[in-house]
Parts: sequence; structure tokens; C-alpha cells
Amino acid sequence: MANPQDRYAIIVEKFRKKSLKLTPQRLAIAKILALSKGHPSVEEIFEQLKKTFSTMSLATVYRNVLLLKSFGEVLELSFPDGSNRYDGNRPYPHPHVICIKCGAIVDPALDALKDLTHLVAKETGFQILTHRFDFFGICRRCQNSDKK
Amino acid sequence: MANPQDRYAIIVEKFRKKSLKLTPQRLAIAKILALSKGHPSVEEIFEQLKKTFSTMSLATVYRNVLLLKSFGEVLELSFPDGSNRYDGNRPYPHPHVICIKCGAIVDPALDALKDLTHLVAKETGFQILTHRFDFFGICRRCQNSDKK
DNA sequence: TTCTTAAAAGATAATAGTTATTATTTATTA
DNA sequence: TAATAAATAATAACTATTATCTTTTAAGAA
Ligand SMILES: [Mn+2]
Ligand SMILES: [Mn+2]
Ligand SMILES: [Zn+2]
Ligand SMILES: [Zn+2]
Repeated sequence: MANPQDRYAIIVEKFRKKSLKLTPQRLAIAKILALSKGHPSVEEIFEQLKKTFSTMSLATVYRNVLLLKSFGEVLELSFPDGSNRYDGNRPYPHPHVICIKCGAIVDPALDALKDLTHLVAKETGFQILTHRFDFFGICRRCQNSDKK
Repeated sequence: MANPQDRYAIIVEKFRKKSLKLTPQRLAIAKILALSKGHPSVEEIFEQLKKTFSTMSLATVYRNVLLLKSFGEVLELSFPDGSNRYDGNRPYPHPHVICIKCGAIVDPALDALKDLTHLVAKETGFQILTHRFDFFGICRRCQNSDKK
């Protein structure tokens, strides 16, 4: 996991470079995404920020997440049920392990993937640009709570 | 690729076993999915069937695809842009290679994956149930048409 | 074949997550 | 402090999918 402070600084610098205003709402959203503890959803970010910004609008969260996506500073994980989760700490393709019971998402250490990309390119003739690897299952905590 | 006739027979047998009616529309949808040439979308299935069934309703396609999903006889591939594609020929998790230009989806031969699942289970403590592996890129045909 | 009926089709309304719009507010700079 | 371009907040619009409801039909019985 990248250092959240570093990631935050990188994102703020991007805003500066593009002469975008550093509003408190925008910076707060960036801070949450730079940490990205547990890959938050837009709704979760919104709920968290409502405590600090009483007038916070859901549209503002969507707008800024979209903006950061366009900069390549946040990775969007969209799921079949329509929900989206975000990783602003590691904004590049990497595998994820998702608990189908509690929704927890973790980043596993898994290296054997660039080989796969090359293999696929060779076999299909595609020029591979990105990928998405998701493992779905039940996390340790949910396995234990099932046994009760 | 499984034999489309075999897949069709398996699906029809499932309908029979569950005492579901074998309507012409339902059977036509099953036939297209059993072939699954290019992983069709609901819209594509609908457009194709309108030629034969002038009164065909989009809702009927959705309803039957949903039904086949619930039987485990079709694999749904949902994408970030909201589009869904279906594989009724191989209705179990397997990797896909997707062209971001023309939307082509192919099934690559790629075996080194069950190992990965075990690796991830071991490392994270998750009980892994299913997965989704997508490679995004540009197909050979689109690479060539770009050069023009 | 005709009758009966539960299920499916067709048409359309509802839903939900996201994006667009617009008036108001605000960060930035001079 | 004042000017202004951009962001916010509130809400409308959008779109793919699902639900609802009426009409039609497949399938089994007589
Ligand atoms: Mn991640
Ligand atoms: Mn496939
Ligand atoms: Zn869990
Ligand atoms: Zn292509």
C-alpha cells in the first residue's frame, strides 16, 4: 500500500497543475480516496463527509470522483449489481478479492500476472492495454460468523 | 467451445425438468445463447429475433436471460459502461479478452488460473467461490484499420 | 379436438445509480 | 476588497434493467 500522505500530495499537485480550485470538499474527497481504506463507494464517501460538511451534495462526490478518474488518480471497480468502489491509493490495475457477504475488498499480493498478459497477447493477437482480475468469495470474518 | 447443439439440448432439458413452457420465443433465445457467437448483448439477441418474431418484446429477452442465469446456464459479463454480454456456450467462469474499439469478446485458452485461485485463498484466508478475469485491448482487426 | 388453466408474452411503468443542468456560492488573483 | 471563472448544491434527466399488469398461449385432461 502506498503512503496515503504521498498519494494525497500527488493528487493535490495534479489539481494545482490543472489550475483547478482547491475547495475544502474536493480536498476532503481526495484525502479519503488517497487512503482508500477498504475501497469506499461514492455513498460511503458522501456519508463520511456529511459529518464535516452539512451541505455536502452527493453530486459533488460523483463529480470529483469522475474528475480523478479522468486524471488516472483513482481506480474504479464497478460490479454487476451496479455498485462502484474506488481505490485512490493504487490507481492502476491490480487484482482484488471481494467478500460477497460483507462487501469487503482487499488487495492480495499476486505477481504472476504480467506473464499472463503477454501470454494472452501472443495467443489472441490483441494489444492488451489493461485488465481486471476479481476473486469472489467469503472472507475469514464472515466464514467464522457463519459457524455460530 | 462446447458444441452448440449439445448446449441447446441441455438448456431445453432444464426447462422441461422444471416444467417451464417451451415457447418459440424462449427456445429461440436459448438457441442464440447456446451458440453465443461473440458473446451477444440482450439488445443484439432482441434485434436478431425481431426478424422472426414481429411482436418480440425486449422484456421477454431480459426475462429469459435472467431465468437462464438463475439456472447457471448462461454466464453474464457486465461492464463498467453498463452493458452486459452473455455466454451460454461456456456458462462457467473463464477469462475474456475484450476489444475496446469494436466490442469483440473472445475466449482465450489460458490454463494457469486454478493455481492462482488457490494462491489467493491461501494468502488472504478467503474461501474463493468464483472469479472474473478480463483483458482489455485492441483486436487484430482494429489494429489494422487504425493504420489506414 | 376442445377445454382448462397456469405460465409466458407484450406493453409499459417503476427503479436506481449516475450524469447533466442551473442558479448560487466561493476560491483565486490582482 | 472586488472581479470572475469555477465549484457547489439541488434537482432534473437519463438509461439499463426489473416489476407490473393484461392478453395470449403451451400443455395436459377430457
Ligand atoms: Mn485495490
Ligand atoms: Mn466466454
Ligand atoms: Zn465478509
Ligand atoms: Zn476490435
